This record gives sequence, structure tokens and C-alpha cells, in this order.
Amino acid sequence: MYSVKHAAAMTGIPVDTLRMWERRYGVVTPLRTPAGYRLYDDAAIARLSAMQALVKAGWAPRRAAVQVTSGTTLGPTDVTDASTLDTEGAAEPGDDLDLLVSLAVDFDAERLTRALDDIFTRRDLEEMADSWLMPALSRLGTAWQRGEVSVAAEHFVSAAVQRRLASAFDSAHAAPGAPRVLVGLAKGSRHELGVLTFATMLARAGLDVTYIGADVPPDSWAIAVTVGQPAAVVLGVPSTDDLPVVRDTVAVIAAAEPDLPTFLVGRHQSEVGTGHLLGHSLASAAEDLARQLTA
Amino acid sequence: MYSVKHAAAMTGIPVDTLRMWERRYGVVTPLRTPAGYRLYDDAAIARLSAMQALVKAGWAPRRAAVQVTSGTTLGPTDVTDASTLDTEGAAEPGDDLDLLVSLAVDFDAERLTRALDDIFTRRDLEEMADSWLMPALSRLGTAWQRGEVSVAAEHFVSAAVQRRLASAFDSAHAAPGAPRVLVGLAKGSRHELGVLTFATMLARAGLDVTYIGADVPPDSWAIAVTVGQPAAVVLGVPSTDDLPVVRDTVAVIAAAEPDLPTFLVGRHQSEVGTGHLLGHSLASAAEDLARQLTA
DNA sequence: CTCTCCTTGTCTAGGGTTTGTCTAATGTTG
DNA sequence: CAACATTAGACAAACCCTAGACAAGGAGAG
Repeated sequence: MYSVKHAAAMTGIPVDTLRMWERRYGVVTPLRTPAGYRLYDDAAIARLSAMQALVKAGWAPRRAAVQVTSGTTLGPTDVTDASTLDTEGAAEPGDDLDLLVSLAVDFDAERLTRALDDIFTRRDLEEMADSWLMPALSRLGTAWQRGEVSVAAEHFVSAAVQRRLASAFDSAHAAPGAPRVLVGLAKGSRHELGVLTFATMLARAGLDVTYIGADVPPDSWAIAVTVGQPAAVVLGVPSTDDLPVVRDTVAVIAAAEPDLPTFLVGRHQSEVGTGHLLGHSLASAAEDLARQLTA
Repeated sequence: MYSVKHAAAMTGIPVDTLRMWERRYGVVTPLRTPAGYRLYDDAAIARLSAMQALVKAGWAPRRAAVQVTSGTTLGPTDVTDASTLDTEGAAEPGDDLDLLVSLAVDFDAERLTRALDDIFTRRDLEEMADSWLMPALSRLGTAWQRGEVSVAAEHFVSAAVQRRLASAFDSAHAAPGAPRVLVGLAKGSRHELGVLTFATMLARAGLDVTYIGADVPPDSWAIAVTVGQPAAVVLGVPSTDDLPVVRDTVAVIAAAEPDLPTFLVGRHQSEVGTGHLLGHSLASAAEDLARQLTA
């Protein structure tokens, strides 16, 4: 507990102003000693500092006070799991599976661009996804979990890979009259690189892919399959945390459209218990699914 | 809620002009305090920024006002001078702020692709971001919150927009020896479309942009600025939930690299209290920052 | 071309409101 | 007694309001 003078020294706000802010806006109501002396606690100091920051930023003091008193902010959210999609597959000799990790460690945008240019222009996505991209992403995730690369560095590389995949997806065009497929993740799932890769392969195989992305709740999947009238749905299962929600999502989709098949990709697909499994090679899974749907 | 002075500082529009735009065109109708002082909310700021972007792009202010006002759910705003209202032939590409909402409702990948092709190939990102893309994304978010579009539909459209932005980002190249800028969001922040747009503009302005993306915790930012040695950091502030974490992040960055300036973009930038504000026009903010760093 | 008419941003005058600081009178602590 | 607190009131500076005026510039008529 701090006296006025102490509070003023801590916050840098003059004593008079401190009292005025209390009298006029009630931004804090410090306790009092028997003699009526103010006693500020840490919460009051924090609140005053917040108000001061707003005023310094140009806010009218009265508005700032309203903001500080009404604006009780939420706590930060949780950290998500780091595992990526399926990584089974034989690496070709000469492939550097730790390339993404080293790019993250370097944190060099120029080198990252050159490396991804090299890979994405010289090699087919179907050819390198299983043998290099997925394993390399998995190693990047592992390095992140171990603290060997920072969150920022992992995001920096992942975002760049995602941009390449996004370009590849957009430059694929559906054949006229092709079967429609909805592709995405269940609610809570956020590792979309694997499922985006798969969506790109499906689009390149001529299917009419509607890519929805990550973190879609079951009810919304139900609406999507009803509105979109697809011939199939593909759900990614990149993490064990996703299992309950994926089960729920599969059930809700089946309830909405009983004849619509739901396919699963990703490392933990076999643990779901329902849905059609596509296996652990993205390339052959895409090929199979395209053949199956166009038949 | 912001005072006139504050609104002027946020938008870069002089106070007099702000009042005149209100008096002459009714482009905004801010609330009033009991004493009659204007109080601008976030929607008003966004609208003013959109109008400013149009005027900077060469539109006559009266036309710009009609453009910005059209289609919004603003009931009592009547036009004072109806004689000069010609709605014929005023159709500019991308002037439908509800286009993204209608694309989400349709849930039609083919139409979505065509619409985005049209906009992203016919118009400059710098020209349309403030006047169309950001307002349209905001409406999409509002429609989602109201339950008018499903999560899946919102993701479907957002992901497509993100793919276009990603392509634009990757096709911009830094000038040799250009100043490096780190761009991303704080931990918990997930709305990266705005900050990705801004990163793209910076890259197109010739800066060496290292894009990190969403949901990066403070400690990781500290590592990133130490390893990356940028000339500046740009943090997005898309939501009030982000405020405490952004404050923390700014402080941690300042502790790690005391001479490194941290700039803020996004709707709630001015509520952070620290950091350098870039204002609410992405195009002019990018221009300003590029000039400032290359000087 | 010139001459209007209109638009638009800026400025002024007169008058209220808000806000940080200061003063006076008084009480408490050590 | 010196240092620190309290309250209430006073006050200048900064801020905001309205209504009107005005110059620069564009558009169109003659």
C-alpha cells in the first residue's frame, strides 16, 4: 500500500492530478487510513498507469477514465499443440529435411525466399510433399516444441510456406462439372499446412475444391455441407487434441447429409474411429480420392 | 469513443474538415456529450478513413461521401443537397462493400474466384485496401458476429482473400540494402488479414519485410528483434482483447532493443498507450513508414 | 478565351467546457 | 515544529461548439 506521494512517484502523475482524477472520474477509490490518508494498492497503480498511457496517447481524460474503468480485459489464450500432419514417407537422398529448421534459425527472409523458390519451382508438389515438405514441417514443429526455434521463427517459416501453397492452390482450376469437395479442419485445429497441401493437390487433380480452413465448429460444417452440396468432405486430423471434436464433426455432418462421405487425412486419422481413412501419403490419397469421385 | 482532436489525429484529417464533412455530407453522425462535444466511434473512424482514401485517389468529396455512405445501415442520414445526386454510371469496380458478405452467403468457389480475380487484377492494392477491402472485411466480420454467415462461410472467403494477399506479398521484392521491418501480431491475435495487407504494402514500397504472422508471444518477439536486427517493428492491434498483450509486447521489445521503434496499425492502435501510431489509412501509413525508414 | 457558378478546405469571431495546477485553511505523523 | 495529508474553491490554458466568410480551383456557359 502506497501513500499519495509514493503513488505519484511510481506513476509519474502529479499528486494534485491524482486527486483530481479520483474526484472527477472516480478512476480509483483508494482505501483510507483512520485519519483519511489515501492508500493505493498495486491494482490502483496499474489502473492509473493505464489511464496515463491513454492520456499521453491523446485521449481526453474523461474518455480515458471510462475506458480504464469499464475495460476489464480478458486474459491471454492458451498455446496450441505443435504437431503437424502426417510425416510418413521415404526421404530421397540429398533432401535436407532440416532445411526449414535452419531457415527458421537464420531468420533471413532473403534466404528463405530463395530456398522456397528453388523447391517450389523445381519440384512438383505431389512429388515433394510426402518425401520432403511434410517431414520438414514436422521437424520444424519438433524443434519449436524443444525450444530450439522461437515461436516467431517458426511462424516466419510456416507463413512463407503457406503463401507458396496458397499461390499453388489459387493457380489450380477446377474442370467444368467436376465433383465438389469441402476441405478444412475441425474447431480447435489450427495446423492447416497439411490440409492446405492436400486441398491444393485435389484442385490440381481437377476437383472443385472449396477450401474452408482451420477452426470450423461442427454446426458450421453442417451448414456448409447443406449449402455447398459437395460430393465429399475432407477433414484434417493433425493432433490428438482434435480427436473429440473431429468425431463430433463427422457425426454432425452425417446427420445433416447422410449420404455424404467424410474422409480423413493427417497423422491421427486412424484414431478417430469413424470416417473414411485416406492413408498417410498425401499424393496417393489425392489421386485415389479424385479417381473415386469422378468414377 | 474519441474526441474531434483524437479522431483528427487518428485519421490525419484536419478538425475543420472533419466538421465540414459532417455538416455538408453527413458522412458520419458522431454521438454528442451533454455539452455537445462530438464522440466518434470506431465505425466512424473507419468510414472517415475510407472517405479519405477515396478523396486521395482523386474522387470528388461529395461522390466519395455518397460512396462511403451507400449501403450502410445508417437510417436517419439524409442528403442535404439532392440535386447533384447522379447515381447513373457511378459504378466503380469493387464499390460494393457487401460483396464479401454476399460471396460468403453464396458459398460458391467459382464466383468467389472470379470476383477476387476482378478486384485484385484491376485495382491497385494501395488504392482499394482502405476504401474497399478493409471495410468489406469489417462487414464480413459483423455479418459473422450477427450469425448472418456461418463460420465456415466466413473462413471460406477470408482464406481466399488471404491467398490473394499472400501472392501479392510474395511477388513484391525488397530493394537491395533496404531497411528491414518485422511485421506480425501479438499472442492471442488471430486476425491477420489487415496486418498482412500492410506487410504487402511495405514490401511493395521496397522495404525488406519479415512477415511473422499471428499469435506470437512477447518473449518470442524479443528474440526475433534481437536475431533479426530490424530497423522497425510493426504490430497489429485488430481487437480490444489484444490490448494487454500488445502493451506487454511493446514493453518487452523496448527492453530487448531500446532504440528500435515499434509501430502500431489496426483499429485499436490508439488504445495501447505506447508505440508509434500509424493511423487508419494503410496506404498512407505504408508510404509514411517507408519514407521515414529510408530517410 | 473569359466569366460566372459551384465546390471545398481553411479561417475567424464569439462563447461555452474541460482540465491541470494553485491557494487557503486545516488535520496528522513522528 | 517539519513534513505530509486532507478538502474546497479558483483560474488560466487548452479544447470544442456554431455560424459565417473567403480564397483557390474546377466545370460549364457564352
